[in-house]
Amino acid sequence: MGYPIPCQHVTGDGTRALYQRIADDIRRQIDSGELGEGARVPSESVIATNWSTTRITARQALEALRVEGLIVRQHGRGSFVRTRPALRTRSSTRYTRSPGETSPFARDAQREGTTPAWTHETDRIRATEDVAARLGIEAGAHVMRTRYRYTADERPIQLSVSWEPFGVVGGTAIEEPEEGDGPRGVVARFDSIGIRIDRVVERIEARAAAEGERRQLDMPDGMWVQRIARTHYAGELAVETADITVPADRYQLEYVIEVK
Amino acid sequence: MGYPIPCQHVTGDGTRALYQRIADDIRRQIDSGELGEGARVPSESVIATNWSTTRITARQALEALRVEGLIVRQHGRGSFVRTRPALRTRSSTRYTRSPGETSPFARDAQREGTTPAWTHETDRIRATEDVAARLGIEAGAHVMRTRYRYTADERPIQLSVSWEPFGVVGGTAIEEPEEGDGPRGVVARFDSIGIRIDRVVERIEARAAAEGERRQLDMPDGMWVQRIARTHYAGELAVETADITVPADRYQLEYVIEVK
DNA sequence: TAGTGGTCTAGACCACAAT
DNA sequence: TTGTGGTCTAGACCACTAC
Repeated sequence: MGYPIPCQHVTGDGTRALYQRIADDIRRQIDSGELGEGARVPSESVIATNWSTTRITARQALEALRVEGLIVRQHGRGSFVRTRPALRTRSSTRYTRSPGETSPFARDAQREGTTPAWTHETDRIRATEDVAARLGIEAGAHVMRTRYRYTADERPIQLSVSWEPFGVVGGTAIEEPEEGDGPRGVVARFDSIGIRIDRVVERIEARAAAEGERRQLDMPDGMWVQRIARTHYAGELAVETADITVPADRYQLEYVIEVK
Repeated sequence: MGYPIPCQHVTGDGTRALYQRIADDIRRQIDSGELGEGARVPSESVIATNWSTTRITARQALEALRVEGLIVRQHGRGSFVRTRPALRTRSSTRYTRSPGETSPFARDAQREGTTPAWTHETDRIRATEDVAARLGIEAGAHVMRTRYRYTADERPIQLSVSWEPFGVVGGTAIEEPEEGDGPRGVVARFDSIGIRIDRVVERIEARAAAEGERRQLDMPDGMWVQRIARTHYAGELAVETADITVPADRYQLEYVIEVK
């Protein structure tokens, strides 16, 4: 039980490792605003000279700041204070049947003044055990799967995969989820075939971004994602379930809960 | 725009760095279950020998696995596949006035078969700008601040700080938030002084754990936390706001949303 | 005492970006 | 061409853990 305290020894003053003290110094400059967003951080060689140490130790300090998400390092260019893109807010108030005109994603983008875009592709597959359990159907049953990739100002910002039971949507006007003008929102889509969604359940987990996610979402190494497992219900019937993946440090997730 | 693809060169086969290939190999063994939870991972020296390289390169591979959260490294003992404690579920259904007997935290623990415990301390301070904005009061106004630290089976699992306007709770039976038997839940507490909370708003962000949080929550380096900024409202009146901090990879946050 | 990880030195070659 | 970060070698001493 309990993770070890890092070794606190060494060389000079006996308390904190040299690379830690270097990192502390730069971290302080970032926190204080002395080094603002996008500012160049001293290079490994400069640090090594200034602190009378080697490049390896200087590098260790910069690596520590990188995994903390404070700086980004660019091969051949240098290290820079990370610019934190404005937080996107994703609110549970998106789940409403009233507006209906545009998609929740487009509304978020509009509110922030960014230009939304997305691509998607749909196919019919057999449900895995996990998906089947979430939809309350048998594993192996047919489901329509749609994969989306969303961008805001051409910057990738969200991935999602959605599954809908073929037994529910097959043969209806929404069998192919979104043609032309993009996702209107699941509630409105199902309304159009007479299925009234009245409940959405979202389960949020965070974990380190896998390599493919980092690539698709243009995230630096060491960053985390939020993964939202969402299910839409019409009464007790699950009509859609989705995995939504967003960069954890670019999103604020808001939930409004009524207390009864 | 866009983060750089890591350098893909070097030495032997020309595609992936040696330390990456070493990490890939061990990662595969972990994913496949060949190396189960808690299993010992080869030491730096063993890896160096097996892969005909130096300890530094072996170390780099293990460090990569560490920041991914796949292994923990213990000074003097070795490296081990990380045991992922069971996910705690924190559900929005906790916000109800019906049960009232025990605290939401205790109910979570009971459901999981763990033993809950907590410490807290209350003081009266002046509201910072952030807290004042959240409570809709003036900066500098008095608020009761309560800090909690929760454990499950003696393992720290949640930190929180709660602020309540002195103008609302001052002089009432709940001025000192929780005596004796711990937090009953905010809804029940305010019910007892005739204030009917009807809405809770939670905003979730994730970020790398700060050093103090790592220490208090017993988290390894490189892990992230979820930070929930929560506000309780009675009508338009904000009566409580709190910052709740949990280890991101040990919690699943569930929200049930009604669609109207 | 032996084995582990934590830190550090003093070099090397390479890939990439900017000039 | 220059300066940057990415990778690697071949050592060293130290602190911590387990025996």
